[in-house]
Amino acid sequence: MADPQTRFEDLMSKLRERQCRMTPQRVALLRLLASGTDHPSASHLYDQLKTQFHTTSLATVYKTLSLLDDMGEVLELGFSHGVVRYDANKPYPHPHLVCIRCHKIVDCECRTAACLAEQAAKQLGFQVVSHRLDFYGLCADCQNTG
Amino acid sequence: MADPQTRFEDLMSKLRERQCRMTPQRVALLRLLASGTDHPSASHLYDQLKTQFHTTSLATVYKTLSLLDDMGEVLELGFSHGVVRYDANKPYPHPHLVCIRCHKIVDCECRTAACLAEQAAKQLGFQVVSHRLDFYGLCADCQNTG
DNA sequence: GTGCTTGCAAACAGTTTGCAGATAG
DNA sequence: CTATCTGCAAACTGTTTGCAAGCAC
Repeated sequence: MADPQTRFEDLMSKLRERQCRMTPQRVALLRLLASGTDHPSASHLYDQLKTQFHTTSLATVYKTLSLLDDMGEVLELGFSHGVVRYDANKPYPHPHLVCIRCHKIVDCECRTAACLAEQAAKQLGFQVVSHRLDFYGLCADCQNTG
Repeated sequence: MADPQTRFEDLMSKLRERQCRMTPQRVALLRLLASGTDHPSASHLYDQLKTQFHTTSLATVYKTLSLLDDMGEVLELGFSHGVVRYDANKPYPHPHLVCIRCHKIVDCECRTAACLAEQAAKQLGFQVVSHRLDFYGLCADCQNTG
C-alpha cells in the first residue's frame, strides 16, 4: 500500500496540473481514495462523504472517479453482478485477494505476476499493456467465523 | 478449448440430470455456448439466437445463463463499464487475453497460474477457492491494423 | 467575473422479475 | 396432465447526462 498522505498530495498536484478546481467535496473524496484502507464502491464512497457533507451527491462521486480514470489515476475493478470497486491508492495493475463472503479486497504482493503476463502472451503474439490477477476465497477473518 | 460437440453433450446431460426441459431455444443456446469460438455477451447470444428463432427474448437468455451459473457450468467475466461476458466452454478459472481494441477474448494456456494462486495467498492466510487472470493488450490482428 | 463544479432530476443500459400462455415430458 | 419454460412488459439497479445555481480561482 502506498503512503496515504503522499498519495493524497500526489493526486492533488496531478489535478492542479490539469487546472482542476479543488472543492471541499473533491478534496474529501481524494483523501478517502488515497487512504487505501479499502477498495470502495462508488456508493460506499458516497456514504462516507455524506458524514462530512450533509448535502452531496452520487453524481459528483462518479464525475470525479471518471475524471481520475481518464487520467489513469484509478483502477476500476469490475466484477460479476454489476459490482464495481475502485483502487486509487495503487492505480497500476497488481494482484488482489477477494473474499467471497465479506467481499473484502486486499492487495497482495506478488512479484511474479507481471513477468508471467509477458511470458504467457508472447506465445499468442499478444502485446500486453496491462493485466489483472484476482484470487477468490475466504479471508482469515471469514475462515474463523463458521 | 474443449471440443464443442463433447461439451455440448456434457451440458445437455447435466441439465437432464436436473430434470430440465430441453426446449429448442435452450438447445440452440447450449450449442452456442459450447462452441467456444468466442466469449459472448448476453446480447450477442441473443442476436445469434434471433437468426434461428424469429421470436425469442433476452430474458430467456438470461434465465438460462443464470441457471448454468448456479450449476457452476458457466464462467461470468465482469469487466468495467458494466460489460459482462460468458465462458461456458471451459467453466473453470483460466487466464484470458483481452484485446483492448476489438474486445476479443482469447483463452491462454498457462500452467503456472493456479500454483501462483496458492503460493501468493498462503502468505496472507487466505484460502483460495478460485482465481482470475486477465491480460489486457492488443491481439495480433489489431497490432497490424494501424 | 469566468467557467468549472455541484447536486438535483431525468434519462439510460443492462439485468431481473411477474405473469399468462405455450409446451416438453 | 402438469410443471417448467417462453416471451412480453414492467420493475429495478447502477451509471450517466443536462442544466441551473454555486463557488474556486
